[in-house]
Amino acid sequence: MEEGPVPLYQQLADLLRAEIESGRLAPNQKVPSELTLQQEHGISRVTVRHAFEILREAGLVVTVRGKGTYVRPE
Amino acid sequence: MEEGPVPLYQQLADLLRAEIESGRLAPNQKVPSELTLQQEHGISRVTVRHAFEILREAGLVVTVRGKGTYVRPE
DNA sequence: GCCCATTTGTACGTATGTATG
DNA sequence: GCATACATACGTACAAATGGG
Repeated sequence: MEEGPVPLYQQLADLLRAEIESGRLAPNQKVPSELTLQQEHGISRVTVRHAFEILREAGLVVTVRGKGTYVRPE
Repeated sequence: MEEGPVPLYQQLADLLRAEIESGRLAPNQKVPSELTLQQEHGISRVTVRHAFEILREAGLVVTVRGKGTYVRPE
């Protein structure tokens, strides 16, 4: 079996999930913005949004238009 | 090699630079607002801001929040 | 001090185009 | 052909600063 490289958006999603599950990002706390993550990681906004999409589908975060993305309340 | 179409934000940046270098937009003079340029050119605000960003990086204009964008003083 | 319009700043939603492997 | 990734470009909404009345 071949693993293959982990996509950037998956790496970021994994990283953020770890932050949430460890509690470094608490419930209702604001996740860094797409722009911030884009700049900090040197990746495109689309890639950041893809990571957010994964986290939303996993029920880990909630995104509010014009406001930001937040760790889902318990 | 293929050139490809010139992006809208680049076209607007080029146009404004020409205005500045020709003196039709004098130093310290206010550049039309983002909303004005958006409406006059039928483009989105994001595109106007992208053009301004290029001009700022080129040192041609200075932007002040709540005020506007001005041709840089000599 | 307080509203209000204007303007820039930030942020998210969506779509399409381009390039690479 | 498909997945990945970045670029371009449209839109919306809200925050923050400015200045006039």
